[in-house]
This record gives sequence, C-alpha cells and structure tokens, in this order.
Amino acid sequence: MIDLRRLRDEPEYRKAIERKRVVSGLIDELLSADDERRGLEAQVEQLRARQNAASKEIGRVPKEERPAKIAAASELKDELTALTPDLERLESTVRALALQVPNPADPTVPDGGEDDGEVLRVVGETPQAPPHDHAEYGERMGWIDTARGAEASGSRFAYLAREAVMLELGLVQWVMSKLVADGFVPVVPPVLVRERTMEEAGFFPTDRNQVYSLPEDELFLVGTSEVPLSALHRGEILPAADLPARYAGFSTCFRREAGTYGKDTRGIFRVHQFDKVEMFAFVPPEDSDDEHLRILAMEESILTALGLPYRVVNIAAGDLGNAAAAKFDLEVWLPSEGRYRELTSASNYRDYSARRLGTRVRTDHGTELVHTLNGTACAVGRTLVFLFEHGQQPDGTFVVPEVLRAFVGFAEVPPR
RNA sequence: GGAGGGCUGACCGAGUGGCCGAAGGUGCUCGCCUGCUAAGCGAGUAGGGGGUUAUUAGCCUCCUCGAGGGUUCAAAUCCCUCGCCCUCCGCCA
Repeated sequence: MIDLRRLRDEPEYRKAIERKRVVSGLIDELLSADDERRGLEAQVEQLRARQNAASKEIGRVPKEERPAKIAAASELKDELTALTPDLERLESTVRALALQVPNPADPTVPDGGEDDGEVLRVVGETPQAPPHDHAEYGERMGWIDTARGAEASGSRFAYLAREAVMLELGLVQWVMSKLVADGFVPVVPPVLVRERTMEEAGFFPTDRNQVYSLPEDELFLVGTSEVPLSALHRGEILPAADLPARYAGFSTCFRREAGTYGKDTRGIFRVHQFDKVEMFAFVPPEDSDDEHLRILAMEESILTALGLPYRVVNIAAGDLGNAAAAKFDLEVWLPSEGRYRELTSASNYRDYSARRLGTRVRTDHGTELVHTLNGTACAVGRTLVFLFEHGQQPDGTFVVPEVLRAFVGFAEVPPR
C-alpha cells in the first residue's frame, strides 16, 4: 500500500509512482475519493463524539431524568446510522483504488520498460553451447520427463528423476546451510494462504491471475515463500533489537504462468511448480538500501560458487513489479540460447508491504513501519537448467559443481 | 467425534451493561532517597486513523479488550458466526 498522505502532499512521490505503468486516471480518482472520504469521516466523527458524550451523560444523571436524555441520544444515533453506509462505501472505494497503486520507484531505478534495465556488471566467462540444451540432455539422462508430466498434469509440468533429484536436494541443503551460517533463520512455511495474506504481501489484486486458487477452501497456492514469510510478523511491533530479522524460506512454488503461452516451452525453464529457497528480511527503514546490497551479494556468491557466469541488471521502473521500489535481476548465461536469462532477483519493497501487514519497529521516537526485502537464494528447478548446460562435458558426462558434491554424494554422472 | 474452560496493554492479571482505553502487579523510563547485597519513595509508560496547529512538541476527535457481525442511548461485559489455545472422554497411530 502506498502512503496516501505523501501521495497527497508530495508531488515527487506521485511522480515516482508514475514512472511505473499506472492505469491512467487511477491516481486522480483515488485522490478525489480520498478527499471525499476524509470530509465525510470528519462529519461522522463529530456526530459520534456528540453521541458518545450524550450516552455518557445518561449514566451520570438521576434515573428520572434519563428517558428524555435517551430520546435525545436516539436521534443522534439515527443521524449517525444514516451517514455510515456512505462512509463505508467511500472507504472501500479508497481502499480498492489504493491497492492498485504501485510502490514508487527509487531514484536509482532507470526509466523505461523491459529492455531498459541497466547492466551493472558482467561476471564470468561465457562458454560455447554444449551438445544438448538442458531439455534434451535432461530427457537423455533420464532426469526430466515432460511428456509424462503432461500426461499427469498438463503442459509445464515435469517429473524430475534419478541424479537430478539428488542435485535438487543437494542444492537446497547447500544453499540453506550457507544462509543459516550467515544468520538467516530457516523456515518451511505454509504454501496455502488466505486471500488477505496474498494481498498484504503485495500480490493481490494486481497479480491475481498468476495465482492458483482453491475456491472451496478460500485458499491460494503461493508463487513464492515470500508470501507466507512476509506474514510472519503481521500486525507486530518489533523491538529494535530484533532487527534485522532474516529468514530463509524453503517451499514449493506454484505459478499459473498466464500470458506466457508459447514462451520457454522446452524442458523445465518455465513450469507451474518448482522448489525455491527464498531470503526475506525485515529491517529498520534506514537500513534497507544496505540490506538490498547484502542480499544481492549473497546471490552473487551463490552463482559464483556454482561456477555460473552472470550479469547484474538494475530493472527499469516500468518493468518493476507492483511492490518493488527497486529490483536487481541476476541473469545467468544460458549457453544453448546464447544469452543471459533471469535466474534470481533481489527486491526492496521499502514500507509498501509493511504498511499492509502492519509490521512496525519500536524506536526511541515512537514506532515506524519496517522495510521488507526479498531475494531468491536458489530457484532450484531453473538452477538445474543452467547446471545441466554448464556442467555438461563434450562427451556427455555431467560434472557436479565442487560445492555441491558433499551434498549430492557424487562428483560426476557418466553419459547415457 | 463428544463435553467443558479460555483468548484483556511489553508481560502477568482484575473486570458480567454507564463513573473502563481498562484496577493491581511485573518490566521499562525519569526523578528522589539510601554507603551494601535482583532495597525504598514518587511520577510516567498502548497502537492506529482523521482534523488542527504547524512540525521533530501540543491540542481536538474517532477506532481498537482474539476476528467479524448483532442488540442497546450506552458493550471488555449480553447474543450470533468464525479462528486459535487448554482440559477431560472417545477414536486412530
């Protein structure tokens, strides 16, 4: 949720929002509805104050004087009940509109859309394409079965098998232990959440069509453990000493991938279900820039340890999600395609999600909203895609990255 | 599955229709006192929204006693729905 007061008072704030793609007229509509709301709210509160005072008086006054007073108070009540529906309607209008307004982009974020991200640095050598792309290699090695996945569940589902499973679990173990060593609290969160949780995490209403729902139970499958992790301190006022609070969530993630028909259809690059280790941090507002860089550094160290060449992109305003004020994408070289493809990202939500969640920190000068940040530690399935290509030798042997060997139990896999 | 009890401020805990945003205690903050040991005395100590003044303060006001709804001039207190916790019985492992 954006800060309505700042939207009203600070032209700069509004401009930073408009650097993103915003439905035209939305902000003006919101501002005028909010204006109307505050006017009516003042009126209603004044009336309620009078009614409260009248009611209190009844209790203090001798019994015989009560009936007349009660009658007077009744009239005030009637006036009040006449006005409240209007106020309620306005409030929900304001809320519905405000939920659609994205978090303003940081000044450091470049203008433009998808193609306007700023490449901050390029790390590592980009190799030639291997004999087989990940999909072909995966099928050949008996690691990926998309055909049977489709039988069971439809397109964009796959079975993962044999050594690939050990690689998957090894990746999770390795990344998790690395994060725990860095002070992250490991968490396996619920993957089914309430609508409210989706909304407060910043995903609803804007990304609703990307989310699987279970209408029967009014629950939704999370697309990332970021969602339940953000809810971890819902409605809490945290002592300053508890911050930063860093969590490493492991969960399966579910995405409808609506609007991606025909894109990335080979193998398991883009699927409806995958496992992921996610970093999530709650920090004091003044620390969120540092934390953002810290998360980015962790992601880079993971890619480096896996031997994957990558580049860091500062995502442009129009390409930022609804909730992010700034986002770095780490794009890894995909040899078969001869280009960098997104593997992980790190986002700073500032107080956008915290405002919806009501997560605050107690400071010397009162309470303030925390900032929340998240970043991918390891999107397991997609990481395998890159490993299958980068670890594939000319003769078809697969070489396991050094750091994973202790976790997967083997150093290489002979060709099949 | 059956029966019962509970959910109050940072924490413990009182409170069954008005004088309760809420006794008392603990903790914390400030001041005083005391040559000693987890001592004594006093004061203060929720969050959020709106307005106003105009700003690192104050003032007015509304909302919040698990959540949501209802009854009433008036609800922590009565009624309904939901969530969570606990105890006992049963059942399954």
